[in-house]
Amino acid sequence: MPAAAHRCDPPGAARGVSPVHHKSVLLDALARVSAEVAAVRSRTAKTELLAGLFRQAEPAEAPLVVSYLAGRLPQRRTGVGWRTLQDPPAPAAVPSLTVPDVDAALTALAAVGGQGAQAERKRLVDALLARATEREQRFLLRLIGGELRQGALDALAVEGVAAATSADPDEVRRAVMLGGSPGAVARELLAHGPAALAAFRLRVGRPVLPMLAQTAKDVDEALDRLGPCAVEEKLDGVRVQVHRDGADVTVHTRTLDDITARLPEVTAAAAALPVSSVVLDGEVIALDADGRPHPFQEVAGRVGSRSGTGLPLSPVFFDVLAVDGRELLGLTTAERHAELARIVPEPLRVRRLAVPDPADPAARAAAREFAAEVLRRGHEGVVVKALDAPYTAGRRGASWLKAKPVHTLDLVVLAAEWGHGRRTGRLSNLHLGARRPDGTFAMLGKTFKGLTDAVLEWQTRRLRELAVSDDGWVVRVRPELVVEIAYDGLQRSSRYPAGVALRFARVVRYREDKRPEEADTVDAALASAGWGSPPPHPLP
DNA sequence: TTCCGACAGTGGGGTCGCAAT
DNA sequence: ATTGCGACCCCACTATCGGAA
Repeated sequence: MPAAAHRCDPPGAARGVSPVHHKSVLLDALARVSAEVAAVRSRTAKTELLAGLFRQAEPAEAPLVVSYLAGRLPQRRTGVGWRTLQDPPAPAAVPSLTVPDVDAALTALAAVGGQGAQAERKRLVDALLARATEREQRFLLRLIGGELRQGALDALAVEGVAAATSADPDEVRRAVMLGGSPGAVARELLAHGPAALAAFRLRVGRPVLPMLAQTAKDVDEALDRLGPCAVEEKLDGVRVQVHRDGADVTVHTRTLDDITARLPEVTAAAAALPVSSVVLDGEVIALDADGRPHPFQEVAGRVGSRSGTGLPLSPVFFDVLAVDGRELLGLTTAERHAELARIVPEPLRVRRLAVPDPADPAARAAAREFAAEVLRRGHEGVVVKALDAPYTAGRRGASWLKAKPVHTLDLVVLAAEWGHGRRTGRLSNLHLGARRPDGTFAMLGKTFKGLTDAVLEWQTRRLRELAVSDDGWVVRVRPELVVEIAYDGLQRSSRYPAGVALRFARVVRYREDKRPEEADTVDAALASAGWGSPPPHPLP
């Protein structure tokens, strides 16, 4: 057994004293460590603080400790959010709660349903909070509310586990990506030392964190960054990972939620493939009779519905991670695609153009034309993938680059909201309006993205000069500032007056050279995003 | 010494299920 | 029936740390 394993033994074990009662980790210890982690800026220091607590945990409790310090609850839904957490009870004077106590309370909370559920949840969560000291309450409120804000989440928790057990951080990270939860890896590491990592490999039926793409400005930039590559269509739907082992099929989302029961079309498609076992990566979308994609909103609505019926969905696959007992993660993109093409019929695969020599002008032109055709067919854009790259589960690697068209509009700031966290005291979230013919403005959405600290500072000062009201949350201003906004498209909206809202709006720059009368109109916004008048999809 | 990969934070719109009103 | 909350689908961008170059 490696020397590191001794660190996991309870005090006294090394002297031959048998630990009759091991003591559970106290919530107080977690709350203290969390506050210390939040108080230091260095990631090495945060990691060391986390590791210090993991060393004290019993293997059986490690999953809870790691989960809490990564800001996640093992019970994914508790039914308790920020609203229910308002007006907490008076704190306890003395710490008494253990980590298993908290877990038991949250499990009870998650089980509440039916008539009177909201009052019962409030009663249960207040009962838990009443047993917590002030420091523990601060921790629990942020943990349950989903906003730990200690500058460390999953990644640093995993680093901490590695440090606590003297394991190679890269191998621990790999085990977490392939083996599921950080908690399970932490438990095995604490119990058996680094040798336990070898057992965490891809297993059909257990989802792995999907590989993600970075962003490129356009196809040309992607080709320049990648070299030999393939250009694939990017479909605007819901990411799915499909596992089939014999007759058993499961379907998981990007965050590894099990949605098998909602997607019978996908399980049927997987069951029909000529394999005994397989793990596929893909997207579900919905196509109309002409083969054009339905808007994302409709796909998300169908996927979110528990019934498993409604708008028919089509799975489209772009990668294969395992087939018939062989793990393929280490193979190159080109090799994995060859396997995919062998086992998945063409209509169930994304369209793709291989570009082995992006330096060749003809090949570049073909790649650009492929991307243009994808857009003409109504899809979102392209993902460009390096041909020689392995599948790096859970990473947003530089070997996959997505490129989507970006629209811009010059809009008028109608109001701004006070920021939170590091933006406290700054006006952050902008309300954006497009001009109407009568000189009034129609709000098309909000954004807080794209702002540097300097711009944040400037806009706070400038908007306060223009303020006409401030209710402590929203500051309304005279509509005089023009700001250039980038966005990915428009979506139907029942919230905003024009019946549409901006998707993924972000600030490009302020246009102090423009007066509000020169801002873009609602009609210009509809036209620029390809929404004729009337809009292509009926409004609610 | 500078550069760059990885992370965390800061929130956006929409939709569903469920419970309360 | 309508409304509000919680959860989760899609997501962009900046600041920062610390190892790579």
